[in-house]
Amino acid sequence: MAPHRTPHVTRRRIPEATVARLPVYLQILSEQAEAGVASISSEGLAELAGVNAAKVRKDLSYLGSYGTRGVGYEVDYLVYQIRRELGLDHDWPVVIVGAGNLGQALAGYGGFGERGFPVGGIVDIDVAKVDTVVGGVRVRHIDELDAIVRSKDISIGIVATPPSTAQDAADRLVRSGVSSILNFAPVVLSAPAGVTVRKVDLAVELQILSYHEQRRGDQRRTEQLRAASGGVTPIAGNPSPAESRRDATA
Amino acid sequence: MAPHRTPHVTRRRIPEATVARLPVYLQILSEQAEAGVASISSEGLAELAGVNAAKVRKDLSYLGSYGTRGVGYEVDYLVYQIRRELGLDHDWPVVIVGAGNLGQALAGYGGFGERGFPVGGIVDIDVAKVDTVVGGVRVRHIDELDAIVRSKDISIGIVATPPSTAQDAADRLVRSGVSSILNFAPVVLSAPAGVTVRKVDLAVELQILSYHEQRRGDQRRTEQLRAASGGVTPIAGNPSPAESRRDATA
DNA sequence: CATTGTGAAGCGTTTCACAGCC
DNA sequence: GGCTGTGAAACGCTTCACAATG
Repeated sequence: MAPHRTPHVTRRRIPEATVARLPVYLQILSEQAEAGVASISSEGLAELAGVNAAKVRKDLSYLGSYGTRGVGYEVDYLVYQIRRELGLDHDWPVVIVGAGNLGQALAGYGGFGERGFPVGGIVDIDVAKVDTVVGGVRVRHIDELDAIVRSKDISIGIVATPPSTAQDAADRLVRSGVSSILNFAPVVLSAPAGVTVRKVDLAVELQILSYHEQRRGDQRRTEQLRAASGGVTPIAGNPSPAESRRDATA
Repeated sequence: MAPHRTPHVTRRRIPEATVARLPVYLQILSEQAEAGVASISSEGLAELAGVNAAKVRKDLSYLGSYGTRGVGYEVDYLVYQIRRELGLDHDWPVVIVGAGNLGQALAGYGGFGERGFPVGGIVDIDVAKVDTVVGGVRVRHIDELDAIVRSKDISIGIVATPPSTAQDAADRLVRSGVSSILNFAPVVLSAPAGVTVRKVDLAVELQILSYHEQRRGDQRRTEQLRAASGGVTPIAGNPSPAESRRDATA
């Protein structure tokens, strides 16, 4: 239970794939902790996360040896360690650029603040939107971006503008000193090295689903031609390795 | 320019990683087509997409041999082929479950319809929300889900409920006959085999950025200790292989 | 002769299988 | 005895490098 290694500075590098799963484990472990579960096995966590148990163990092993052989992992302690590793031991205020539909929804969506990412500001270039209030935050003009970022020491920016102005929004964020950007606009952003950019494109997600739907259609048509016998639909083609989970439904 | 292979049924399997990039190429190519560009090289497309040219060529090679050696790819024809491969040669109406903040934003966000995914319906369990209108679509009660899905022949559902009811929403969607689900709730959904589920978790994205921010902080602190000489910040640590792009900013 | 299409090498991730340990 | 931690094998994706070719 004692911390086994140098705290905070000098940290081993964690594979990106693992970094992307840690938040999911964290979510589940927090729920378990709330439900009064004190200890969990890699098998148990794997089941809840919809992944393989070996993967859970390998992922957790990058944090250090925090499990107990023959027993499992102490939930509270794992929560603490994952939070620390992800840098969630303090809040990260974010600034949203773009107060249109999406920007408003993001500001209004309470989930961010709860999860440690309070909306420190929202800006728009359109003066008509300035001074309206969304999600309890007053919209300010984009020219105030610098002031907001500096005064609140913000390092994460969210681009929620139309595609045509997204690059400009990103450039402004970078100039203001932001070093991580979450981009919701359907464009590929350029940013200097040292700035991390992640993209969430809702239409892309739907298009990936479309691909799978379409394949299913092709397949079914082929099966009909083969005139297979009745019964439960077989459905081959693994749904997808990473994001998709298949599992018996409750 | 002539189609070189059996159309529509019997299709080669495309790697998931490629499927995830095709929508990005499609987006770029559509813009190029609109701008009057007739032909593009793998190098050119790679630059615009922020990826390696060899990757572009390999990705496109899964669609067939649609390029011309020494010349490049015909933009219009590529657009056509990618759209076909992704199943975007017809619309896919979607149904949104949950008319809260996020559901409303998604329904109001015109981008879906434009990109071939019109909102065929939005439902909520809360009778207070029923009959309100969001994004031009009237909210209906969740008990009408079956009727909506069947009447509009919907195969893609979007879960935009609070986490506690997300699994129920998914179960209802599956029972109604939906076979692809895009999940915005921060929970791992279970679904029977044959149903594709993709998850978009905004907080997870921010937590991944948090990890990188935090690392940067550690590093900077370490550098300060080493008391390096002044000049342009070096910043090691590759930002991330998949989602993140680094590039000289305009 | 510029550019595609692709074997083959390289690399990161997943999974297996079992030694190590409580 | 049960479960973790981890080498090593397997796998899929990326990148290289170059032969094929319009």
